[in-house]
Amino acid sequence: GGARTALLCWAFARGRGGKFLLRIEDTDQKRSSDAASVGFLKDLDWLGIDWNEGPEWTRPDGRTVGGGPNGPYFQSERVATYDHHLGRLLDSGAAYYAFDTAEELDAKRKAATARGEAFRYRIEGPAIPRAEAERRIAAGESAVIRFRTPVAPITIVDEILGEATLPAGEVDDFVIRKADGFPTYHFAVVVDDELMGVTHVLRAQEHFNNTAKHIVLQDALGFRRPTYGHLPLIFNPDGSKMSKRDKDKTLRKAVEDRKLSGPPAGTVDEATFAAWRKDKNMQLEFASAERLAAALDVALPEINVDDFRRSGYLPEVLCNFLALNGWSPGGDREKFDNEFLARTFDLKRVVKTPAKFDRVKLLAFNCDAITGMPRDEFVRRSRLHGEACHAEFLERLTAEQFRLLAEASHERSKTLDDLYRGNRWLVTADDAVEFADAKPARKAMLEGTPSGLELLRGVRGTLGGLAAWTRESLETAVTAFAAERCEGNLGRIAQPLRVGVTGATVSPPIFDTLAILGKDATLRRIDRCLAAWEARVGVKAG
RNA sequence: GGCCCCAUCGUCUAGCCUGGUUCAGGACACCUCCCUUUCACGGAGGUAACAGGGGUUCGAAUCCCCUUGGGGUCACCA
Repeated sequence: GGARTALLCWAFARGRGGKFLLRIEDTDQKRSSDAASVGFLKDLDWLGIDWNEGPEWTRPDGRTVGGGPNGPYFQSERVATYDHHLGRLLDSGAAYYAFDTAEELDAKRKAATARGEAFRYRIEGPAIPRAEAERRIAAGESAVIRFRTPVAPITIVDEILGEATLPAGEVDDFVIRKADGFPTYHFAVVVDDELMGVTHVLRAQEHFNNTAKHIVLQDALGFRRPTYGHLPLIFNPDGSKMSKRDKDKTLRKAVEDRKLSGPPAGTVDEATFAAWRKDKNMQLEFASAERLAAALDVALPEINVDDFRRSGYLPEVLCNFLALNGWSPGGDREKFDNEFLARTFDLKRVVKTPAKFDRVKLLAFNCDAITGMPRDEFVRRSRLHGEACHAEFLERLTAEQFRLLAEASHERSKTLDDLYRGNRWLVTADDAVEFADAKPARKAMLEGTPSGLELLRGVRGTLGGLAAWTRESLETAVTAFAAERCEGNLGRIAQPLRVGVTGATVSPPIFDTLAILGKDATLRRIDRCLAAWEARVGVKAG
């Protein structure tokens, strides 16, 4: 969702010669971290989204983006500015100090709920005089600053949704500075938008009601009002909100399905596990979640941009698909790049309804893009992906082996990750290949006359005598063997060979598979396979 | 629950503003068949939607109202 918002903001600005401004809204000390900010910049960079103004960032290619005359672009570094404008509001009486404790507010909320009403904080009569309030704070009391919201209707003009008017009294005296001295989001945003010269704001629809707060603040501060556009939300296919919690949800379900009472060994410690099971809102750390998922053998849903990157999606495809959730260029066109999006995007064509994020369609788009790219580009990009995500896999292959593997995998890859996920057999030691007694393997080895097992024994001899070991020489030799032994039916011999070298029945085309593996490994594996299957079915050697 | 918003195939959407050219188009998924050395890919067909009810109009998916349904929001989070 955040990525789509950024993409559309970028496209909107670029399409009309504007500037895309990136601001880090880190006024919540509990939830903000440098790592998170850097991760966000990295994600945008990977997606191909750059910003004209904002945090400085040096891309992997050495180019630096960001900076600008209106910094700092981290709100946590702008507190003095906010305090200045807070002072203006305090001076004019448009804002006031409030000393309510969390318990008091909670009690009032409960009481309102009991009456079937929504709780709205609203001061009655004069506020505690500023001087007195500041004395109490100096003496150690905790206080927030609230905005004295005028009791009047508020009209929001939105370029996507149209116009909406909230009745008078709907917006309460909301907090604009927290007890820790940081402004709330609402206040910081309003000040920054003015100071940074923001003319257009595109954000998710969940902010729609917040815009009313921003409008009353702008009026009180004498600020200009940007043009707003509220983007439809993105949901999971089941209609639930897409959130980072979905990973924990998946894990919780797996833990329950397996009726686990404690954490699997080497994942998380007992105490963390127990606390996590008890508190449904608690999120496991990234590494812990990964370990637990591996131990439970479940796939974590892709949620963050980085998840999609690691799953082997192409950034240009992700952008394309993200834009399609909530916008379309009209007509039947679906495939486009970011440049097209920038040229064509406009608010009038943004839909008003929330979209369910369909990973299956995303995968189909990714597959189309991969199939459509030149072979060399696929080899290059899948290698890059491997360097980032599968270093240990690449280490076990020569450059030539990788090239053969990538070329053979191109047309059957839906993601850049498929070749790594689907070819573990290649990086398994020859004597560690397992010849499982699975149904498809059984069929390949035992059915027919002669049986797959017999054919494999026969072709092993042919292969053993081969001088050249290339796809072409293998094809010539095996085809001749098939013509002689099984009426030219290549399938009868291809499958036993697959089982022989990979242990199972799925791999790239068989001659590619053998060529990539190499002669020695192929023969060693076939011998082990023969031994394993003959022992299994009681065939006497020879 | 209050307030606000929304409503076309299972999903993303085109069409709606500027009613007739649409017994509603595309894509993904699904089904059938073909291709095929596995897995994929590919090819040819097919099923499938204007939430319901009232208006307005010669005529409504398109305009209006109601109902129903969905969503957002009601924090010292953003």
